[in-house]
Amino acid sequence: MSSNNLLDKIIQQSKLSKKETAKQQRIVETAIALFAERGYAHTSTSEIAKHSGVAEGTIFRHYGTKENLLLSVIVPFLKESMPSLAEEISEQVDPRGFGSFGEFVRALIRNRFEFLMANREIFRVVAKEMLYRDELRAELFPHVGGAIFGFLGRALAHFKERGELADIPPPELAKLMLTTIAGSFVARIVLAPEPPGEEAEADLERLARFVLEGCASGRAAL
Amino acid sequence: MSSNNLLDKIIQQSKLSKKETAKQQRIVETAIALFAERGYAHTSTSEIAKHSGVAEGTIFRHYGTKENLLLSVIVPFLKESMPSLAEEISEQVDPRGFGSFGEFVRALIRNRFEFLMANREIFRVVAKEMLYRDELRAELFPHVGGAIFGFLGRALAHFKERGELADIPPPELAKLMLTTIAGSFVARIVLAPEPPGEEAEADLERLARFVLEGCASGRAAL
Amino acid sequence: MSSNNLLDKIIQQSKLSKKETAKQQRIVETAIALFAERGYAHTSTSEIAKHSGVAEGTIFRHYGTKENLLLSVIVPFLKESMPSLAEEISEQVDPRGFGSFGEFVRALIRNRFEFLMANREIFRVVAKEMLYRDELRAELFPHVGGAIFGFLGRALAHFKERGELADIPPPELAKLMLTTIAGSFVARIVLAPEPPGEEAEADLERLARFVLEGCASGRAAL
Amino acid sequence: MSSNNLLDKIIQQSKLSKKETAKQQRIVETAIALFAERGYAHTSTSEIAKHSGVAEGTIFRHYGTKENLLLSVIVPFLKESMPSLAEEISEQVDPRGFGSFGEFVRALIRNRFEFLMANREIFRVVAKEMLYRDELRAELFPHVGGAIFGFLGRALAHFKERGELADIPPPELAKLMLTTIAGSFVARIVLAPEPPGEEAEADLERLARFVLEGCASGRAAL
DNA sequence: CATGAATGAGCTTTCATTCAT
DNA sequence: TATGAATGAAAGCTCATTCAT
Repeated sequence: MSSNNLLDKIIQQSKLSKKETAKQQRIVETAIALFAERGYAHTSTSEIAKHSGVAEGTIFRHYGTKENLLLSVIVPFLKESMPSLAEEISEQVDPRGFGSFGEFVRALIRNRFEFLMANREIFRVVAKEMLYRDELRAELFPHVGGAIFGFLGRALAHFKERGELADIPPPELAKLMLTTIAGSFVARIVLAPEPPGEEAEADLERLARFVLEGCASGRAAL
Repeated sequence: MSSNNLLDKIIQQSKLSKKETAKQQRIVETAIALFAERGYAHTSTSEIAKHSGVAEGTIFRHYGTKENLLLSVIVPFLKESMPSLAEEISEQVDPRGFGSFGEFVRALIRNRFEFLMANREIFRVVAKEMLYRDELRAELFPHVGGAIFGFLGRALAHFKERGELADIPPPELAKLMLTTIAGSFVARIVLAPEPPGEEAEADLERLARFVLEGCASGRAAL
Repeated sequence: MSSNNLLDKIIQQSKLSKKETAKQQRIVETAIALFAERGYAHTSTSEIAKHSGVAEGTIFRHYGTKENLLLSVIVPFLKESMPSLAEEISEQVDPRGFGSFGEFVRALIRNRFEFLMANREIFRVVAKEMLYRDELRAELFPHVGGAIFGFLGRALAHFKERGELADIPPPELAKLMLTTIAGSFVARIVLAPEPPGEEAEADLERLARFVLEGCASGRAAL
Repeated sequence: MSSNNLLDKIIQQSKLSKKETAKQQRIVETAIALFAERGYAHTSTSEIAKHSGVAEGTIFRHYGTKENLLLSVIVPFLKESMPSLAEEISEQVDPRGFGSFGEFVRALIRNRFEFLMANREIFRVVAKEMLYRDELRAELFPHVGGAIFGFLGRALAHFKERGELADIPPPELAKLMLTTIAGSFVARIVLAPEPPGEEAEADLERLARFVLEGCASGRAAL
């Protein structure tokens, strides 16, 4: 049904390797750390082997290819990052309808920020490789982006009916929201990796306010 | 005063190579095209040599290192992208004070978009490598970011005095503006490289409106 | 008496592994098929393991080395291919003296062709490896070749007494016969592996006639 | 016109590398010697590099692939071994029509034997790899074999008209001749590589006689 | 100045073999 | 006895860089 080669590989991949050896875990953890630090291209498999106290052959016994190891890092992250979103948000806000648009945006931002901070090393890897490797982007973007877009689109439609949003086509609004929020997260987590500071709270609130105003109805275009 | 190794190298670099021969131009142009297409790491110097009709040795005679060739691509772009900004914007808007905040933001967005579209291949290279190579980011960010930040900070202070802005510390507001605008540009030019479509106009206007609303005073935080 | 390392190993090998378990049989059968198809060097032990439904360790438990597994394929073939020859031929022809030389040659050719066709996969393996691996050839050739040569020499001496053969030293004649017959078989079974066609009969008859004429007395050297 | 991938590659290959460096010559010579001695699969590129006093990278700069190096060894040999045949034979025998069949066969055998002895190392490589590597055989066989077959077929037709040959279809006769002659050469040069002995003369004469009788008319099939 | 042959360190990957379970 | 995860040496190959011409 899907002609997506890479995604198929990824899914099979994550199905097959259900039982993770202790060594496999160490390999993946090390790979995440090194990929995040130096990037995929500048990390050699021999370094990964050395740092995880494993023979180089072991890596290839389990992952076959260096590329495949990268996917084994990225895929679970993406799998977890997408479908859980809608449910979690719904639970955290009003299950019957997200409450107000403000509540929704704040919950969305906070939820994703926490998720990305909890997985910030993988996020760094994904962000860098997504930008760098055209095939990865070309094949994963539609799926990941599509899911997020779909979720956000439905939510915006809901709030627009209530008259809380500016008169902008919801897809365009979704795009603006996403680039703003994602831009903020990338700037904070990938570009300027700082220890999880305390100002995060205030920053997130400012970001939320900025997004809300940008989406809000009730003011003519200036 | 500055212990910045890379920047010194860059500056020397651009001083030394004042007289660009025809061959050097071809080398740099080819490098830009190939780096943009496949990324720095996946482009070999022999490919650059072949595509520009030059012997491989010639590249190293002029640039010494592959890394240095990358800098010779990036540096003029950055040099041109920064200082010109303030002047151009000032000229395009009201030289005495940018006119209204709306005018300013619209001019800023349009001016930078045109600049980046005109140099979109280099922009792709810079964006990718900026994210990928930590040293590059660590060393260039303060300078480039600082300049932009300074300019934007002064402008925001100006408009805040006039009461056109929300009650947010200007640096924070600058950050939000920049991530939003940059996020949009990266999404459009780097992530989803399309032929310069006609909808650009409308998109830019929506982006401007979104930013303006986000910055605007006159509404309580929701 | 014999300083032949390899042959000793082979003999021990075939003595020790008298009792072949079902798994061992599957291993050897798979090895034959894969060696014949891709050659020894291009067949990995893990492939053999996978195709025979056995763990890789099991192969090494039984055969110790990949090389040894090859011998376990080759040796029984050679053991069966040699001593049986004289008896079978004798039985199939006139037990008292092979009948006429023509009968003898035809029986010889037919008997060996059937034997090789029945074991054609192993024959492919042996032919390829015999040519490819110098030690194998150097050590096995004298023994195998010697046996065949001895048998054929005796037969030729017998027919020469009867005056049926040209005036050529029997060893030289044996060599010519063997290279011609073996050349034909290798061409047909190894070089151009076709499904056992019906023209085999006619081909064999032509081969026999060619050999017979070449050996025949009664005509001056042209 | 020809869908033969490998042969195309080969031909381009030998055209491109017209100018052979001194180092290239040493590489090819070493490769021939080592391939002949141990076989292609058991010879590593690092060994070739070491033995020819060259860096390993140099091999790949010139030949790209180990496989390609093999072709660079085989191709000139095949190119020289085929087309020259007809002319040389014609010259060595009676230019108006090969003289008698006996003259023709003796000239053919002697000419090819000398050619193969002069190139005996390459012949060993070709023989081994031809047997071992199915793709090589599948792609080269039709072309090489076809040329030889064509030449021999025409010659046989010529002599058959004169009534010098047995009543066997010329293609079948050609096959028998070729397997017999080739079998002899392989046995002598590849299987039992001896220093060029003096008995060669007598052996060749016996081989010629054997072939002649096998082809001769004038005797009923026995 | 320009060339391009040569270099060699380093890369990813393969695979026969070992050994704790 | 059978397993299969782990090993590590060695393979083929890439590529930035050097240097004699």
